[in-house]
Amino acid sequence: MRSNEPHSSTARSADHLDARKAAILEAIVTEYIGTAQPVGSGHVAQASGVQVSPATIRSEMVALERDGYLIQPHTSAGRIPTDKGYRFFVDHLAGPGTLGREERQRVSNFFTQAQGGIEEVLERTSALLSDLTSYAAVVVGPSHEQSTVKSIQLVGLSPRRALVVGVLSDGAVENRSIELHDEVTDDDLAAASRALHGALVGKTLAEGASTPATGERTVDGLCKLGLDAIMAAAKSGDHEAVFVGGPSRLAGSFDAIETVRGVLSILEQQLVVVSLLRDVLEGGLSVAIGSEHGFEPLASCAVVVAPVKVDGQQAGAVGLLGPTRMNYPAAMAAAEVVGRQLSERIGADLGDGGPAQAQGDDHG
Amino acid sequence: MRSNEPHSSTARSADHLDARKAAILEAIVTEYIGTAQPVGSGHVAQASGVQVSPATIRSEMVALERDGYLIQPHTSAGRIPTDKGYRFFVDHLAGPGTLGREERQRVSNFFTQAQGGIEEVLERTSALLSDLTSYAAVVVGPSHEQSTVKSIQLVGLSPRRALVVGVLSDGAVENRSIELHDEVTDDDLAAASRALHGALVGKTLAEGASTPATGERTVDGLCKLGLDAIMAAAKSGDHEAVFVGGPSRLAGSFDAIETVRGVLSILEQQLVVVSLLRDVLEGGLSVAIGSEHGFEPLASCAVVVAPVKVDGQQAGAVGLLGPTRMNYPAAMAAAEVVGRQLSERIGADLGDGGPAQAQGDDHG
DNA sequence: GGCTGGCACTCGGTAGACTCGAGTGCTGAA
DNA sequence: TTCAGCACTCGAGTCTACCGAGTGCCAGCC
Repeated sequence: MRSNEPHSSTARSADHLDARKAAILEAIVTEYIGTAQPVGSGHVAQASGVQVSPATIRSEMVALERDGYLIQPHTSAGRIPTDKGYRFFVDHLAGPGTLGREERQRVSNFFTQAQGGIEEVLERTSALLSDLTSYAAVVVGPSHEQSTVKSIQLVGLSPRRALVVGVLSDGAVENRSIELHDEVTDDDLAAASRALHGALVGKTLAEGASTPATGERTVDGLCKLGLDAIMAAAKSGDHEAVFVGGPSRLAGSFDAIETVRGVLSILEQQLVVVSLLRDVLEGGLSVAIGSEHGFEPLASCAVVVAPVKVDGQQAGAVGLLGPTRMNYPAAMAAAEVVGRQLSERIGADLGDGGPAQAQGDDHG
Repeated sequence: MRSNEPHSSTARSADHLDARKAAILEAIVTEYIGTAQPVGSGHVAQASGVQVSPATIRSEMVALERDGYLIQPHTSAGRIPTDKGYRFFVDHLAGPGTLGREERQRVSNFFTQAQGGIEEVLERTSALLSDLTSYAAVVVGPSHEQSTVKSIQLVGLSPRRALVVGVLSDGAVENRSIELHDEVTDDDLAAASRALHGALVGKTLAEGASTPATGERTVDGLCKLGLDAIMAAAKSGDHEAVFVGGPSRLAGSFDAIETVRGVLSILEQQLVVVSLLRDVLEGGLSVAIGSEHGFEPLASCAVVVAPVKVDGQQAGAVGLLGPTRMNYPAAMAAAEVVGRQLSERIGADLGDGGPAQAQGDDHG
């Protein structure tokens, strides 16, 4: 993110601006985020701390435009930040950003009170994050690839139907119904459950297992069906739970209805969302602005992603999706806090004690 | 296919039109659904089977407007159907509506191939229905109120954490993690599982049960925790799984971005959606147009709902949400077919044989 | 050299005048 | 009862003028 080596003496270096230019850029970004209107030199003169005349600011703005931080929608309009302008703002100008007391309280309350299975918590978290920021939120749960099987069980629903229920070490519950060729007794199911349980517990779903052999034909058949079903469930692609919170916020974020439609339809494709977040995330709180994520349909969006970590391992992510003129400090603060607290929460669910415990509790 | 009884049999000659007026209304509704433009007498003369001049049609249109079936957005514009106009169209004019061969095939394929837990199937069904119709779709799963417990189990995730997993007779799996006061052994968990299992199997979650007493303190404590958790899960309101498919279609259905936003935010409130569908549904395929459902924020929407029935019992619903100028025949056909096939599918999952089996297989 | 006030200029947005055309309601005749 | 004819209405589009926010440039000042 940070530029290396300033280029000769020309004020051309890609990633350094003198204090005044920086202040002007900051003023423009801040005002534009607020008003969505091109910002003129007059406003900057008033708003920024810089004590110079609009004329001077104008000449600086020309330089900023030449260097790609600003653009002018048309002659005789004010300036708008470019993606590069936002990027500089995020990297060098935006303060850490803190949640207000009230918001922090809300997050804390949420996580102390939230109960239910992991999916439920993730879903509600996405709503919370969206509420906090007024942007659409995305929460991705842990991938089950690393998780081991804690329990597996066959439950008869009817004489010819059974449900395979697997519990994973990350607290997720996979289930899938299977059709039986013959009627089976509860005893058969119980026997098959025990056999599968023995064969799978402690292993990851990916590594799988060979069908246990009990010697009893019915039971072995059941085992095979159950194993196949649960393996299929694991492979079916959506082992990563994705929850989108507050999609309606998108309608407030963009004024072109076509944009809203496009972004919404992206959000419907969960796989795309997951890979987008994964790409953006770089270990810590990350931001992708405009076309930085290289994903054309979202060129007018910015994405803020914070990791969810359990035991030092990546275990999902929380993200925010807004217009490039989103309120980065607020969004980053919210994502960071919610991501951290969600990490703790999931960690606690798994009883690891959670690695985040040491890090203090609020404010990014 | 026919909607049951005109929704509001308001007084007046409210519900009868002579053949020519009906034909004119039909032509107007059909054209308006297609073009979203007010329809003038000239178009009607061309489109409808009626062989009269535009002038005559105009005088009929005046009558239709007086009776509340049409309105004129302004003098010297064509006519637009009112909610009442759509209602008459749906009740008396729209043919049954059939899915194209290709669509029917798609639905069949979908249901023969769909696998996975019930939630997964419901979710994908919502996407299917939305794809078929280009409207936003809503699928509501069975309420668990009637379902009995098939199995309940405690699975240890860590020394101080366990997961209560309950399987219901409708194939749903509820789970909730609980925090344990003391460390417990696997044996304790197994004992508690057996006790809970014995106490709850065959009962509905609503009627619940008293904590089983085993005499062992640790185990009894576990049972109480587990029971509380699963009861809480059952009560937590969202026992009805709601899946919204294709929300991005809404952006195509309305041109006012504010409308899109409003409708989306309604869809986010699952409870509201469930009660809306329940209200609209009257046993069979039902349609609510505009303000008929009495739900202000959706005044510009129409809702088509088809029941999902298992064993003659209501077990959810599938719905479509579009603008009042939606393509009712297509939407009704799609909802009806998908609802029926979903019924069969869920019925099969439960092994009841399914009541819908007898009804034939496609085309509403 | 850098800053600033002054100034001419640009251009989007708004408002009014005008035209065009789709569509209307009315009327008198078939 | 139907319908051709006709005058009328009014939204949408085009054109023009104007306003004002904002610009780029420049000469003068610190």
